[in-house]
Amino acid sequence: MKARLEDIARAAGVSKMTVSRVLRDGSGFSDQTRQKVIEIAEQLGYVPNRLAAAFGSDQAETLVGMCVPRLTSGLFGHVLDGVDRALGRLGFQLIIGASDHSIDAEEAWIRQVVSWRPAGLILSGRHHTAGTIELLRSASIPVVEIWDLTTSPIDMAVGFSHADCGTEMARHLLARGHRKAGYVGALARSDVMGQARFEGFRDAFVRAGHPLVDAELLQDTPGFYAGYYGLETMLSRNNDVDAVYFHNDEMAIGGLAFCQSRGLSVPEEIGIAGWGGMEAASILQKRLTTTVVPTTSIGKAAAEALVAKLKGEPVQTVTIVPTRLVPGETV
Amino acid sequence: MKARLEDIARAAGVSKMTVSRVLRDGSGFSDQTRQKVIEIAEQLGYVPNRLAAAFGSDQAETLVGMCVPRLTSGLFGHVLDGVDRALGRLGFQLIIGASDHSIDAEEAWIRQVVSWRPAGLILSGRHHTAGTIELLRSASIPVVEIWDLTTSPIDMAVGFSHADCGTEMARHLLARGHRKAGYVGALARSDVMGQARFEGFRDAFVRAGHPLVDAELLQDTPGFYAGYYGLETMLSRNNDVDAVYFHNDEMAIGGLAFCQSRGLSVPEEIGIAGWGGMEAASILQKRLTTTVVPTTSIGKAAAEALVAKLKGEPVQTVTIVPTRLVPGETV
DNA sequence: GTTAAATACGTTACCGGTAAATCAGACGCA
DNA sequence: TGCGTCTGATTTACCGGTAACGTATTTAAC
Repeated sequence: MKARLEDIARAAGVSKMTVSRVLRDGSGFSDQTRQKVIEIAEQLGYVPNRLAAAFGSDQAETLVGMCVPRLTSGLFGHVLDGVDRALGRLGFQLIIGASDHSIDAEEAWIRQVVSWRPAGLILSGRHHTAGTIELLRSASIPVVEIWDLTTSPIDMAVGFSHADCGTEMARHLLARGHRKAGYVGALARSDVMGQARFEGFRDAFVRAGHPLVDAELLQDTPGFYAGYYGLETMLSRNNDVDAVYFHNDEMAIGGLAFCQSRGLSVPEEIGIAGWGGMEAASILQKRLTTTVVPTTSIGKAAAEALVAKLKGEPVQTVTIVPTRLVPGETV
Repeated sequence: MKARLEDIARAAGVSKMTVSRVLRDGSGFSDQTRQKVIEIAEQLGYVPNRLAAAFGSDQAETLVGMCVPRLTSGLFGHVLDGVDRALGRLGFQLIIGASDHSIDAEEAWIRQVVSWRPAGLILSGRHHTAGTIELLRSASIPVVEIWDLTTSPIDMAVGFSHADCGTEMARHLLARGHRKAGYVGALARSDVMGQARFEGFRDAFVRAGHPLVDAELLQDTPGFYAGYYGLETMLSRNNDVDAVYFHNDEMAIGGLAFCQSRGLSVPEEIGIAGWGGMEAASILQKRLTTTVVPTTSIGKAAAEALVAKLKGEPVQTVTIVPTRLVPGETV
């Protein structure tokens, strides 16, 4: 990692500016010079120093930061994948961080990342601290907020409405004859997006004249166990429930496992609905009724919006990526 | 994002070097100066420029690169999480990339990332291109190879032996009376670590005098569907198999779903074994026999090894993180 | 054959921090 | 009083690129 432009320049008998030009775009030098420079660069094992380039010119910035609530969520893995594929192709590097559903942690992370002068940021959710918003506005960094839709984004947004997901599922349960619904969630109140689904669901039942019979908001991470025990807790308290909407598919599958272990027939005795559309949901003996979220598309769309903005192309400020309620055999 | 050290310096009536010192460590200035500088920095909304810092001094480098085979793998999500938690605490930023199980793609990614002069790299697997190895050796960047163990790492390694996982599971199946084993894998030959498990499994059966009856290596991604259809394909070809080892738990669960749909009793008619230890495996009506991999620990250990090396502390070159075969009710 | 424009370069200055060396004044002490 | 030491600062040089501009030389145009 010793070789610098100047070393190549000296060896090639040209100036370092010429080397710089050859190694980047391509104009202002002869073919002969080009070949010589490239040959020597290769020979010397030249590794460009983007730190210097980005620092010196403000142009060559190719870092993009992305903050997700949890790295362990299967859904976000797909979003990340979508972003990475779209950005990687264009030579961007992806810096990631996890907020643990805390907007304060998100702000702390953003402050760190902004000091690297990223070309853009992708954030999850539409709730941010005042400090975050002020920082991003004043720094005028392109920002895409994904996952939860907002009509007044900091800059751009790609997502869907979590509240609508809850409402839609409530209507589906109602249409299928369920009247005594419950909700089992996790991460308590810290996951505002899960909370939005819950509220959309709850309010729709209220409007239909059938307020929720019960709701169980656990502190745990929203996994299979939480779904299993969450349903157990609710049913031990309240035997009246005839359908349960879960925080996500993992939890719903945990709930299904509980029903199976207790010999509860689904959906006759109790209906089960999830959210997220994980692959496992569709391969169960009884396909899970759930809302499929186009994770990869969201990541891709977010990355593309960011890149378009960077190129100065016109960009749609808010992109709605529709979710799809997929009826299974559990409701 | 206008304020620079010099702006603060001017406003505080000191030199920018004094401001730099105040804002970092803390020595060589009076309490009075410190308070004034900090106050003005805050007031001006100063955002440090790490690009300049890292470029100018080589010391302030806080980027760490991490390359995983697939971002969509649940297991790697946990590894990433372990790394991120350990590094984030210490002020490091994590740059991620996905190799899609291709060492050439890995090399391309590394070349990009190295130009940002990262403090260290975390790579997955022990196979790398000659170019990668040469580049990393000559640049003398701290590197941790995770996931698959190697006794001669580029620099450091944290992991376990995939071949041993396969061997151990083979012994378990043999001990439980299975003699006609098959293997259903995915990603064909490109996932060398899955391949290693397969070979460890296969060879152990051969050594026991019971060569595998069949093996099905799909091209697909190793998910539920692939497991379902992989097993279907194998059984339609070969009805003789009495136990199947799968590429991972997702596929094994897919295989279980297939058995259920065909009324095959598990483990009486056919034994099913997975690998990875995903949470779902332990909540199935029949707990899946699988190998639990300490994903988060591996991430944490890798990050800690890297940081120790950066601090100049003595580091264990190879850290073995043991996996655990957890017998379920499917074998 | 003179001038204009294009080509192929070289020079200079600068990006915003940090390391290292230097310096002024206060203090302790012989 | 004079000298070394400590504290709290300043000064200078530099990291490795790139933008902007300057300068020969060649080619095209009239």
